[in-house]
Amino acid sequence: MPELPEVETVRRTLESLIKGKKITQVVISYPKIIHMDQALFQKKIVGQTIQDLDRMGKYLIWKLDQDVLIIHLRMEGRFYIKKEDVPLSKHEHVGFHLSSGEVLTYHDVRKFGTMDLLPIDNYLQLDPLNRLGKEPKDLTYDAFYEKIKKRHTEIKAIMLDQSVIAGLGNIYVDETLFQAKVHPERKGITITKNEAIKLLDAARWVLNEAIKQGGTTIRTFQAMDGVHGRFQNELAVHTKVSKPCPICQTPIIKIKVKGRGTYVCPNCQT
DNA sequence: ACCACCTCCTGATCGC
DNA sequence: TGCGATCAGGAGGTGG
Repeated sequence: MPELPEVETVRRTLESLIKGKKITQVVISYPKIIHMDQALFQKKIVGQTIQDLDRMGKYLIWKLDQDVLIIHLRMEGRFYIKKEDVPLSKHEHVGFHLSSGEVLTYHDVRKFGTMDLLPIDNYLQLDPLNRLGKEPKDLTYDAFYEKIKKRHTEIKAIMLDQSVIAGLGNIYVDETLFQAKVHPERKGITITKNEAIKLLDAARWVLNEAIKQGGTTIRTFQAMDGVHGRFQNELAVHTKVSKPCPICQTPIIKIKVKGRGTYVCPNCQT
């Protein structure tokens, strides 16, 4: 599932493919992806040029002339670039025709992805970005600790909460907790200041390493056709059930935390 | 404010 | 082998 490093990889890939091109037509086969009346969306976006590609947390942001297109890939969203106009396939739900003659298609088997077209003047004050917290690199230790120290829910659930800290999903939160040697079921209220510092440092390190590796290609995720990340080779715990912990060799176990599949070293993480 | 639970969606996997 | 049931999961919505 695309988390911050995967979305960053998509952003960089799209930057070289679509930046500076004008949207000449939009074809939509599954309108629920777009949080706006389909006809209005087409009317507003056609004619605008993709000036820049940005990202906040797991959100991909296309900066256009008057508006921004805010895209969340959720679990399986991905893009394909086509050299010519061909019909959308079963799992392609939106096709952006570009001034270059190419078509960028949005592909999403589970149809969970979202697109919001908002004014470039005030999109940060509007749903969905108005709720988004800071990324680990921008969050201070004090602010992070203040957000977790009184909470009675599991630290894993807190760190998946995008209003607390933006960018972590199920893979990187498991890796972060492992690096910080914190058990995912610890309640926020039990986390010490020192552990909060370790958690934030671990989140920064894990995300940076993953970005360097082009993200994690896992299950169904890939950035674009032919673009594969390599961070799956660096994972210490996620998907490693029964494999030896890289630190202590204890077999990694899989548990459920708040309904999420969770991988943990039962010896290192306390 | 906080928290548990439900929903969306479909391919893969499970159980009989 | 077949087929219905269950699972996976990010984040918004609901209700306590």
